[in-house]
Order: sequence, then C-alpha cells, then structure tokens
Amino acid sequence: MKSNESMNFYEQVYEVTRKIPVGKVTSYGLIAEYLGSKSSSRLIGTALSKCFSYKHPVPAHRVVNRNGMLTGKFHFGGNTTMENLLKSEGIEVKDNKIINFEKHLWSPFECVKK
DNA sequence: GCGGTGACGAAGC
DNA sequence: AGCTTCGCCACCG
Repeated sequence: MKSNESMNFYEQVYEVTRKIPVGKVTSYGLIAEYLGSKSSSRLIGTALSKCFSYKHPVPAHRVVNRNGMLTGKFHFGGNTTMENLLKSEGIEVKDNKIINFEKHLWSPFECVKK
C-alpha cells in the first residue's frame, strides 16, 4: 500500500491540531512530543505559521505555548481574533493568556487512548 | 547544498 | 523572578 507521501512533518502537525476538540487547547511541545521530536517544539510553531498553506483549515488558535500564552495571536491578523475564537469555545483568556490552562489542556495522546 | 528562519522550551545569568 | 542565550530541526530562497 502506498503511504501518503504528502505527509510531511508540517502536515502531521496540522492533522494533530485538527484533532483538538472544541473547548480544548494544547501546547507546541506536546505536539512535538507526540510526533516523536520533543526537542523540535519550534517546528510546531513554524509549521502552524504556514498552516494556511494547508488544504484544510487548522484550528491553530487552540495551540498555545507552554505557559498557555497566545504567542501566535499576531498571526491571526494582529488583532484579538485568536482570543475571540478561544472565548467562543468557552475558554477564558486574559492578557493573552488562557485562564485555567491546565483545565483546558488536551494531549494528542488522548486521541489514540481508547 | 547551505544559511537563515522560527506561533518553543529549557537553562543560564 | 525576569530577561537573555542556546539548542533544536524541518522548511524556504
């Protein structure tokens, strides 16, 4: 069987990101670890910065850094677009940070866990 | 083919 | 306790 040769590292990031349930968030490092490159957390951010090149929309607003901070909000137009999206999903955001971050935190491993 | 880039993370100061 | 530096590695020109 031919495997999807289009599955680049970036697309793997996009797929995992699209699996994030509504109202949940995750961190770059978590996705990196899920992909087997814990040290490559930067690649996740770099990949998501180009997520608009992907064929499917990617809920990149559900991905924040380890501190729960909306570091990539400037990539959503420089406005509070990312913040509004999270609030629309029931996630409280204050000062570019997610309140109760750990409560909304979701791990990609839960996707394969039963 | 190589250097620069980057939405991170951890260590150092 | 906050800012700076380093490492990490796939993608782009």
